[in-house]
Parts: sequence; structure tokens; C-alpha cells
Amino acid sequence: MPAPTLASDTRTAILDAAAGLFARQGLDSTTIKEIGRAAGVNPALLYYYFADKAALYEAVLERLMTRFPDRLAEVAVREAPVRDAIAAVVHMQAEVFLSEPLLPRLMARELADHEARRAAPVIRSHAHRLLSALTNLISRGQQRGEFRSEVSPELAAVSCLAQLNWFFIAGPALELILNREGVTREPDAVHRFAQHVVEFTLAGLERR
Amino acid sequence: MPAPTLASDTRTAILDAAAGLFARQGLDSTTIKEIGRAAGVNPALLYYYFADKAALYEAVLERLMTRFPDRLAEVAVREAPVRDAIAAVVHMQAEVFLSEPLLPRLMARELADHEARRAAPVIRSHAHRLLSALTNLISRGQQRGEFRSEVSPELAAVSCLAQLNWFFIAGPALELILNREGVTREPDAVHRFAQHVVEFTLAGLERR
DNA sequence: GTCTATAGCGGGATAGAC
DNA sequence: GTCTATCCCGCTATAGAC
Repeated sequence: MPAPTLASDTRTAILDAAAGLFARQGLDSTTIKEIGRAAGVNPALLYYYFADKAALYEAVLERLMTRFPDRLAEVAVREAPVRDAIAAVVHMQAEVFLSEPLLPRLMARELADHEARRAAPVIRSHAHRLLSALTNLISRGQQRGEFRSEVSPELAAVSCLAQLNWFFIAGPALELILNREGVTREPDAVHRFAQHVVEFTLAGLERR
Repeated sequence: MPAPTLASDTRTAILDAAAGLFARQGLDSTTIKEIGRAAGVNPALLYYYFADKAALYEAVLERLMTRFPDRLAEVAVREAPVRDAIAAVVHMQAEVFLSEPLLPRLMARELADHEARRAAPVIRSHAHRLLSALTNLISRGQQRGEFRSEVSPELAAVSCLAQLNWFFIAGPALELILNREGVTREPDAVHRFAQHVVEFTLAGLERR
């Protein structure tokens, strides 16, 4: 891994190209030559910057997940009123997926592959932090008497996260089905859905 | 496609083995020889029963989707009170995924691959019917004054379906994260989540 | 750091015996 | 219907010139 000189945006070019191809086609369906072509770089160069194809794949995942703001989980703890914290988490999630459109596809693939056994630890640990932050948040809401106590905080957290996750994974198909070009990519439409998720989730949680 | 003689459970064996491998690894990462091994059948036989690998893949999808009860969408129309209809749809969805555990993974992969461009038409049309049935259902609930009218019926339908879909797609990972072996496969645990989804969704929809 | 050439392997698919 | 043998191709990865 060479120093980040100017010349080594070759490395970046490879990473960028690979991210797109891996997200769209998966690891095995993507060839070295394809990556080289997409990056505008000699395919053999890949082996100068990375040990092999698998290492490149790991690097791609790592890089995307690192950009993935840790703030997501932090936000869940920081915001004062519980309902604001939940809203913040959902909108932050939308923000992340908007700025990193490849992430949901890559994650979906990782989840589906190999019983998630090889699902990058980085994904697993992130998901775990996020899920337990949300679970705690909901518990707190219950203790304060704001939320109904019959709901399982853990299941409710899954319900909350599932909505946006699925929205983005099924994105391309949803656009066809709903017959609305861009609903899962245009910031306005996405935030409208995120806002819906917030309201829907809070309505599902709050005392009547 | 030979007559369904006794001898042709060879064909079935191939389909079964292929379904598992495709769901877990995808089309390209699964080799002919692997399928043969898993099916306990000579790999070359694959070409006696199917034109090529792609044709086998289509056959696998077709077969799984056909087992997928059309009743799912019908149920949405048939049940009398709106809330019962929603409950019926969600539990039916759980039932289908339980009896066809490969389906969600296969669907997730189809969605992630190739911008869903080649997402089997059969998936698309099914999803469309289900989604619009649910949307109509929710609209009806609003007209009857049972549901809040600020909610977009279409978005709410997405929220409702997303929960179980995501639950099953992320299943293997969720089991690791929640540290609960089997939550996404054992009928009891699954129906408990389905029941949660029903209550959560109705709470999100109903007037306070 | 970048490029060419190529080794070497494993994949899909077919021919043809049984 | 099943099996063996094999062709051919394209892929990953490397060696080595520049």
C-alpha cells in the first residue's frame, strides 16, 4: 500500500471502478479486465496495488464502510428527546445511502452470500452497533412512558431499520413497480420516504 | 423437458441442488460440477435436461415463484375487515418464506444484480400485484375512517412489506447480530416476528 | 509504476460410447 | 438416460521489459 502520492489515484481509480462493478455484479462475475477497462488502467496494475482480486474486494468494502459515518450509531445516543434521536437515525441512514448508492447493493449481496458467514466483519459489527443503539433508544422511550410497553424494543428496532434498508435494496425494482423513475435515488423523494418512515415508526411505538 | 416419469426425478434433483447453490452463491459462482455433486448426479446430465446453465437458472426461479401462492395477493382482497386482511397478508408472507427458505435470498440477489433489469418478470409482476393489493387495502381503511389519512397508502404498503422481506434477507446476519440461533428459520420465532409486524403496522396506521 | 506476454488452471459445453 | 473424455475458451495471476 504505497504512500498517497498524486500518482496513486491509480489506486483510487481502481477502487472506484471495482466498487461499481462489484456492487452491480458481485465478486465472481466481475473480471480483472473489466475493472481495468472501467478504471482506464492496465489490468495488470491491479496486482501492483492489491494482492489479488479478493483483497481488492475487501478493500472496496472497507473503504465504503469507513465512509459510512460512525455518527449513525452515535447520533442515536446523542440526541436528547427519544423521538428526535430516532428521526435523526433514520434521516442519517437515508443520507448515507444517498451519498453512497452502491452500499445497499453491496450489503445485500454480502448478506445473501454464504449464509453471511463471510459477511465482512466490518458490516456485522456496524450493524450490531446500530441495532443495539436503536434498541436501547426504544427501551428508554418505554421507561419514560412515552412508548407502548408491549412492543419488543429489539423487534421494533428491526422494523425501523428494515424499512429504509429494503427500500434501497429493492430500489431499482420499486421504481419499476411504482412506475416512478428515481424515487430511490433523488434526494427529495428519498427524504420524503425517510420522513414517512419516521412518522410511521413513531406512530407504531407511541401510546395512543 | 421430458414427461414426468419416475426416472426424471433426476431433473428434480438437479433443480433442488441448483436452487440451494444459486440462492447461496449466485449464478456465476456456482459451477456445473458443483451442482452435479450436490445433486448426486453426473454433471453432464445437466445438458440433457436443460439447454445450458442460464436455462437451468431460469427454471429454478420459475419453479420457486410458481410455488409462491398467488393467494398472497388474493388474500388481500378477500378478507373482510381491513385489519384482518393486512394481518392475513403478513402471515401468509411469513408462511411462504418459511416453506421456501431460498426464495428471499434468490429474490434479493435478483434485485441486486444488473439494476434489476433482468429481474425475472415473474418477480416483478408478482411484487406489483401484492403491492397494489396492499395499497388499495390501506386506502379502503382510510376511506372508512379507520386509518389516519395523512399516511400515503403506497408508502405504508412499502413499509409493511419491507419488514418481513428484510427480516428474511438479512436472516443469517440477523441471527448472528441478535445472537439468537434460528430466529429467522424456526416457525415459532418467525410467526412471533410476523405478529409483531402486524401490530406495529396497524399501530402505525390507525387513528389514535 | 506501467505495460506485454503468457503460463496455468478451471470453467462451460459437446461428442459419442454404453 | 447416463457416463467418460475432452475441447476450447477466458479467467487469474505472474514474469519480466521498459
